[in-house]
Parts: sequence; C-alpha cells; structure tokens
Amino acid sequence: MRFVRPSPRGGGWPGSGRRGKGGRLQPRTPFPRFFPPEEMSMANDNAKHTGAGPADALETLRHSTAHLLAHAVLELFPGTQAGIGPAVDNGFFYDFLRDTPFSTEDLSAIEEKMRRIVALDMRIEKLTLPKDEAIGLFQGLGQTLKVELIREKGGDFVTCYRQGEFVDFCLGPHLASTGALAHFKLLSVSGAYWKGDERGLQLQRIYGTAFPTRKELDDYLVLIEEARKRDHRRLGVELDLYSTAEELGGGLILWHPKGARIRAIIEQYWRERHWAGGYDVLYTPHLGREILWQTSGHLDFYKDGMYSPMDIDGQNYYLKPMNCPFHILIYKSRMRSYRDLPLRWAELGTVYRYERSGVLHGLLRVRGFTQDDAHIFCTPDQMEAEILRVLDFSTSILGDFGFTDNKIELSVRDPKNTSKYAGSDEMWTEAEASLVKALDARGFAYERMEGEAVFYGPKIDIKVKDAIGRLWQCTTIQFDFNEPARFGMSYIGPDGQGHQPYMIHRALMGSLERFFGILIEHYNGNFPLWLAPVQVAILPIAERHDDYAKTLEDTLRRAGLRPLADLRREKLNYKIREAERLKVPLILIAGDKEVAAGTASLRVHGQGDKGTVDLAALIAGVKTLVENKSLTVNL
RNA sequence: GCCAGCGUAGCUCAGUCGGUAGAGCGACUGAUUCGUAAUCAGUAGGUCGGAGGUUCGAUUCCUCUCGCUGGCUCCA
Repeated sequence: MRFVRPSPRGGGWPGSGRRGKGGRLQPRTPFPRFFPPEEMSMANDNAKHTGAGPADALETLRHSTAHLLAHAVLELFPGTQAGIGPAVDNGFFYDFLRDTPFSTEDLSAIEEKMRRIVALDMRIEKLTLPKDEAIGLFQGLGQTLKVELIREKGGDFVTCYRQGEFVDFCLGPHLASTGALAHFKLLSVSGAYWKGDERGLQLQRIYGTAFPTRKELDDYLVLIEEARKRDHRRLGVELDLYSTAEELGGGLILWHPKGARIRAIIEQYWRERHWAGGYDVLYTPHLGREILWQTSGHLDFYKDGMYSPMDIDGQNYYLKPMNCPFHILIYKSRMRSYRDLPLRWAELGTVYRYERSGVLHGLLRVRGFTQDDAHIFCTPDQMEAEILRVLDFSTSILGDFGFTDNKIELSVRDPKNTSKYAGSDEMWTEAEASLVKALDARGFAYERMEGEAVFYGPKIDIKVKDAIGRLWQCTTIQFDFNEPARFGMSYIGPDGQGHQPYMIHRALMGSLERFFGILIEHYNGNFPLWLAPVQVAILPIAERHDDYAKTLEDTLRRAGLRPLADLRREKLNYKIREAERLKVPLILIAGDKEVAAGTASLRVHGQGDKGTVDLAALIAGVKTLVENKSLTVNL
C-alpha cells in the first residue's frame, strides 16, 4: 500500500523549531530524483496513484525495496507480521510485529537475504482480488495486520503484489522484478506505533535507503557520515561551546564562554538590525499569573506544554512558554491610536516548554530556550506592507549567516473545515492575500500547504538549506486572530471608533539555542570571522617572545579584534596543532625575525602558512571581513 | 511518555565468563627554548551513572531509577 508520510506539523508559536528529533525528518536528500519513470520497467500495472500525482521513480524503487525487506524478514523470521512499508524522504521503512527485537546483527542477515532474493530476479506481479479473497489469503498467512488494513479499505476489490512466496497488500506501483533492486542499505531499527496510535501496538520499524546507482548510495552514506562528523553535540564539546548536565535537568543548556561569546555577538547584531529596521526592543519577565494565561488561552490549549505552576502568596504563577501575552499587556498599558501603528516589538525572550524526555536533542530540541520573537500590531491597511517588510528582513538576516537557499511554505486553513479556526472568513482571506502578495512581490517560489495553518491564523515558514543540503525550519511569520480578541485589544481609528488590530507573530532564527546548533553544523565549527569567539591565536616561539606576543594581543584587542596569546611552554607545532583543532581562523606566529621587524607570521585556518604580514594591514583586513560578514577568509 | 540500545578517569575507549579496573589524549610537576598540525619523563585522577536485590563477595547477574542515543509519539 502507498503511504504518504504526514508532513511534520509546524505548530506552536515561533521558535521551538518543532520538528523530528534532531531535525532528522527534516533533511531532505540532496540528490535529485533524476531518472524519469518511463525509463524504468514497471510491474504490470502503471496504476495511477490516488490523488498525489504521478509515481516518482525513486519512490517506486524504494517502495519495492521495502517489499524486498519485508520478504526477507518474513522468510528469515517466520511468525513475524508485516505492518506498513512506505517510501519516505530519504529511503523507506517497514514495520513489523515480532516478540523478539531485531538486533544490529539481524540487519546484516536481512540484507544478505535481500541480496539473495535480488539474485533470484523474481518477477513482481500485480494481483487484483475480491476483498473477501484477499482477507482469506492474508488470514491464511497469519498476517492479521494486513487483514485489518484490507478490512478498513473501501471498495470490493483490492490490489496486491506478489514476488515468489511473498504477497503484500499494496496499491503500488512497483518495479517489474526484484533483480532491478541493487543498491540499498538497512540503516537502523526503532520502535513505532501501529497506525501511529500511542495506545496501540508497538511495532519494530526497520529503516533503510535505496538508490538507482551504487554511486548515489555511496554518496548518501558519505553524507550521513559527514553529518555525523559535524554533529553539534560533538563539536560543542570539542570546541568548548556549551554543555548540558545530568544534575541540571534535561533540555537545559549551559553556554560556555566561547559559545556565550558567539551568542552575544548574534544578539548584538540582532538588536542593531532590529532598531535599524524600525523595531523597538522589549524585556519582559519569565513568569506571570494564572489569570494572564487564562486570558491568553494557553491554559485551555497549551497547558501540556507548560511547566507546573508555582504558588506565590497563594497565587499560581506559570513560567512563560511564549512571550506574546506580555507584549499584549504592554500594548494595552495605554490607549493606542491608528497613528501609533504599526508597532513592531521584538524581544529575545527566554521561554520554558515541557517537552517529553524522549524528544530532547542537543541544542535542537530543548526545554528552555530564547526566542528571537517579535509582534507586529497594525491596521488592515498596513498588513500587506508589514508582511513584505518582515519577509525582506528575515531573508536579509538569514543571508548574513550564509543561508541564501531557502524553502518557503505558505500554510493556509483547510477549506473543507473552516469552523475550527479563530477569526472571521474575511480576516483569513485578507491575511492570506497579503502573504501571497508579499511572496509574489519578491518572486519567491513557495509551497502552498492547505490545512497546515494553525487554528489562529495563516503563516509563512522559511526553511534554510545548510552547507550539506539539509533543510532546517527557522523563520515563521504567523497571523494571530485569536489573542487580540481574547485580550480585547483595540486602537482608535480615524472614525473615532475602537478597532481590533491585526497581530503578527514572527521569529527569524527561531530559538537562539536551536539556531546556534544549526550554525555549528552548517559551518562545521568553522565560524566566520565575525562570529568566531577567538579570531586570532598568537603563538610566541620561545619564552623570550612572550612580551612581544602580549603586545600583539593587546594591540589587536584594542583594535576591536578577539585575540588570544598562547604562552604555554610547548613547541610551536604543538600550539599550531591545537589552534587548528580549535578552528581558530587566524594564527599569528612571533619569533626573533618578527620581533625585530615588528611584524608577525600569518597562518589561516584551512589554508596554511601565509608568510609575514604587516600588523596594521592585517587589522584593516580582518575588520573588512568582519564588516562584510564574510564567510571566507581572504587575507 | 513508548520501543530498542548505551552509561567504565575531563575526552575517546579497553577490560573483568562475579574476586572492587587499564590505555591514549587531556590535566599537573620537572626537564627541553623550540620556525608552521603532537618534545621527553614523572604524578595525580575512577565507591565502573544512582538506589535496591541475589551472593561469602557485584563494575559484571536481577529489579527500579536517572541520563544519553536512534526512532515513534507529541507539537492549541
């Protein structure tokens, strides 16, 4: 059967970057799905898929490989039941019901078996059976999960695919023969619920991937290895950027001096850009009274995501999971006229959200994080210009970090079920139109996702593509038709009457923790000069050069750079090795020659020895690179 | 939260078929004063994640628990 993996929802307010653990669901394969379906020999059907457009050849290949996996498993482990086995973004999986868990060794045995079935080059046949007959067939095979699936399916006939002894209830399409499957690998085994129901049966899911050619498979495996090497949790320790601690609690981050330095630079940059961009910056507390969260609706709809209340003088106070109610209180602290609007209020607001222990992951999924949040309050007339402004602002800021290849998604409400949404039809129509207009004005390609909007308003999400082609959701721009009404927000219009303002939530980086994690992986720890916590390592060759090294350090620091002299009594090679390992962008070496000439010898990370440099020229060069937020070091 | 796996020195890991542990790197001390990715020697450092049980004896076996990893689930 064909199974469309539900796209991960982009729920929640800006910033938590809610996605699969570690964004693993997120990364799409960077390899193009290039070979056209007609070039492949298909099983005897070419059945058109229901709804979702023509079959993708790579998907068919993977789906057939999933069948191959099930075939092998059922032969190797009699009594096992097969669940579902679709193609997914980077490969495929198949779910099985079996008492004994699959081990890593089992995976290689299964792969071996799969290869043997491939070698037999079995014909893959499509069967169309009356429903009763199919049910009888799978009952006879002891495949009661399949029976359940068939029973649920409408219609009098069902399609099945057979290869040798193995039959699967499936819509197809499939390749013509198992011999066409050659380049696959089983990757992992994990738990999964039958039909995704937490209270239901727990199945074992085997993940794998498959490609048309050996090279593509190898490239993909190299990519996995590359991703593993640049894992932010590994680099976080190696570069001494941050840590977590068992006695601190899961999902809480300790920022070490170097990580904190990077964060402070980002925050400083962020504030300056916001002030220059027509925003004001706010600070609000970490907790608030129960009544506030009742008014906002969070206690009705978001309680599960909030920490338990603390009793203060007999009143319940809650840690904030979001910043918006606080910003609204500031809005409501005085009368607002249409002449005051738009108001653009930004805050680096630290929020706390309860996340189930199993989903926590390094910096990417945490329980305490700081959102680069903002709320824009405007009149209906201003909405379109504001959206465009936010869109430009977002792409400009992401661009400064080197994210220039973005994927944009427009999430709108489900037209078939408009009753579950807050706000009037008119508001939805207007808001959506302003989002579309802004996207069109900039010629941005985007994907329209019907029914993906959260209940309180439509939104635009921006996913950035990192250096190895993975997508990460960062920016979200969301209309909110809910809270202004709940809080009774208003402004006095030119007509002297009160009107409800439009409210737009937006986060650009999402959460600083998560964004930092993404940056570490994107740069592979090689932070560009403007972000590098230590920009220049200064290495004296012998003790008699220490004073000169300290002078160099002092000069650079006073020039606004971030230098660090290494005065340990180690050999030069040792100190170079360490500075390179720590990915310090620039290394200055000072020995007798340099002391005499008042210069230094420059080494650039990843580029090696650059020879003697003039100090003033170096400082000027570094400043230019910092100014331009250059991603490379040309000195 | 659920399924599976893993927790041994700061880090990476070895080891004990039950008799309380070892390496490399790092740290520290000393010697070396050195020219573009690891100088040499020595020292310290672990109630083997935590609690309980079985046992003469547990880091090893069992139970619970905490944390981490891969997924699932959740994400008004």
